[in-house]
Amino acid sequence: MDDAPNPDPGGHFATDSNWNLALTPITSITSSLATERAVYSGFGWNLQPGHTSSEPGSFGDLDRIDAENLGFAPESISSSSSEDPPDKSTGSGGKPPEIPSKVRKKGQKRIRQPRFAFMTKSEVDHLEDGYRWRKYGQKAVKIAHFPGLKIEQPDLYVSFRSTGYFITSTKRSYYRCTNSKCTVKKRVERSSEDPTIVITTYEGQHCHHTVGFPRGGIISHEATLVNHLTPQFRNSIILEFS
DNA sequence: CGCTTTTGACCGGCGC
DNA sequence: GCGCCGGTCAAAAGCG
Repeated sequence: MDDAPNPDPGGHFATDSNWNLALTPITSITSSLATERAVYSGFGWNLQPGHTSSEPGSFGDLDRIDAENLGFAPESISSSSSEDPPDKSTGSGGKPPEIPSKVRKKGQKRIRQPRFAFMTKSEVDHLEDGYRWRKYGQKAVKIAHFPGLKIEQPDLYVSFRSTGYFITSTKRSYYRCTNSKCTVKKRVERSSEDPTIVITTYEGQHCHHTVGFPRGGIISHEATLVNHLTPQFRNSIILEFS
């Protein structure tokens, strides 16, 4: 089908991003203060309120970082999904309008939280990070592949020959922190190019300590961070948003 | 029994 | 205006 975006031979992926992306192996994280900051703030450790979320536009673009640099199809992300008003009784969630308890705060602009992502080589999708998560959704997402990628499946190769790109799909899972006061979310999906790689994207900051690590809470330097991460995460690459 | 996961449907933004 | 798609909801099912 043609639900794929128009392929851009000019290297759309390479040039479209305004973002300074650093792919930093976590083991050498010491070389990047910015990455350090991003990671800390993402986890709610040693928080740096540098991002005030007052620029929804920029956060909207954050989403595109992992997408573009990981070879995903470009996503159009809404930076400020204004769930607006109100008067519609056809409540959100697509459920019967009879649920007053579910009064979602409409009319309030949803503000994108700072995000960062891990690329981790792992067999398990959901990596232990010391917090408890609850899955609230899952999506099958389509991914467009463009020239320069290895094509190992014959049928995909045929598709590639005729269109210049081909589509595969992957599964994306959505989790939120089980702490009722914590609004942190994370998104987990497999890399389309390398299924052994798990991409975990965090959004927001934890307002509480970890439950899995004995010494949760504020940490002061990157060595500690690495020690806090589970073995799986120590092989991670961090996508930094600056 | 309570918590978590699965799953289909819906909402709203965005591109065409 | 329409269709696509990301993100979310919530009922039902699963599990300890």
